[in-house]
Amino acid sequence: MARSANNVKGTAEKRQRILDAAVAEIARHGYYQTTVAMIARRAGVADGTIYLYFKNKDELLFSIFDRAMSRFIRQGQAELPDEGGAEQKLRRIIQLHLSLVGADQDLAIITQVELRHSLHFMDQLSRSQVGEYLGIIADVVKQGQQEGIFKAGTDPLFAAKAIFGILDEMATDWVLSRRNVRLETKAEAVAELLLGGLRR
Amino acid sequence: MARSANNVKGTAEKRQRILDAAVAEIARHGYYQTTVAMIARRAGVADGTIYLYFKNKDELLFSIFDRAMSRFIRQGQAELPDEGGAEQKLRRIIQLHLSLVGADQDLAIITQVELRHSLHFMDQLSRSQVGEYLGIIADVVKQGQQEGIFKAGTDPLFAAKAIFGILDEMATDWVLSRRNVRLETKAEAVAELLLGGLRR
DNA sequence: ACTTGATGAATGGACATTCATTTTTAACAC
DNA sequence: GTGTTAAAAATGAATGTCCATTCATCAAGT
Repeated sequence: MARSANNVKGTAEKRQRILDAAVAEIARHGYYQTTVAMIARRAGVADGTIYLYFKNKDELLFSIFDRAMSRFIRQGQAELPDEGGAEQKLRRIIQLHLSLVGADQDLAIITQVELRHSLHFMDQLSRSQVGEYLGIIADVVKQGQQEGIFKAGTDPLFAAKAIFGILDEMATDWVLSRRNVRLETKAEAVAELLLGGLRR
Repeated sequence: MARSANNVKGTAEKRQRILDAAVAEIARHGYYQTTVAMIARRAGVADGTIYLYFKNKDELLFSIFDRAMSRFIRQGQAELPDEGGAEQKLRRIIQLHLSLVGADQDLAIITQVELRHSLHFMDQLSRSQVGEYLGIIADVVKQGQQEGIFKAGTDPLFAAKAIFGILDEMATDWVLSRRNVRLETKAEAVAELLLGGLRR
């Protein structure tokens, strides 16, 4: 039995290696032009090995998203203060979103472009963790309204989607125009625009 | 020779039929799950006929976008007043964008989801006509700043991207949640939020 | 020796594209 | 208007490629 020592390290680590390889290849060639063999090659494993860790190619893509989203949320929760005013929180969310997405070009290409493949994929995504994320933003908007600093008329979920839309567009724009600027450069401007629109 | 009469009508019309069929099939099954044979079947032509009108499957997808974008811009120009204040124009753009995208579910699925396939694809798109569209919006923002009703500090192109981002997110959200509401329902709320953020 | 993990060549199916053949069209002659 | 003909359009079966997935076999660990 190859268990403790090797499974704890080797097995989990190999899974990560495969995911990393997949991110790199898919970012470069796109999902459908990336073959399982390419991913295996970059990960330094045999083609068949992929299937010991993932049911099929599609599940591999989902797993990429899962891992990314988990990290995103974990980091977000670590750095998002429970305390503080709605305005401050919103600024922090904007900052965090842009810097997390901006931290990894390859991953950003996948989340902003490759993952938006089919309705089927998108559906899956929006149902899963994106919805939760929107909920967090909506809560901040609600808080701002209770504090009396945001207009009461705005539907918080609508506002959350708008905020997400702007952030998403900035991210996509950044990915497409492979400029050298860092994505979080835009945070200040985004915050100003959004806060202006939300404030009473 | 089969020329005038038939080419003018038959040929162009058949091309449209093929495009229509492609929109319907791709909206339902996604680009990669849609076979050329499926499109041909729906269009009522033979598989090979597709290749008399389009170089290959990719070009078919591009042509869908081209046709859609041409219509979008044509209608936009027809309905966008040259006269009027920036605020009024911006409201009109928002209204128009949402109602044009909202007019055709199938087409919306393609523009909001299927077309965002690969980096290569996205690149092509953003370079071509989307850039021009952003320019139009940016000009309106600039006008508003000259009129003195919008904050002078905002970068017009940045604002245009933000506006586009919100509209795009609303459209995608609408596509994914196949609700019965009409997309342009959101126009008023979008305008309020954006104008609030832009005004001085 | 036995279990688990890994390998990679072989398989099978799917599908874009081609092209030899057929059908349609319309210009012309009578 | 009818027959003739050659070009243009359309057809769809056949081709060839590509690639995800499988599985018989091997290696390592205990």
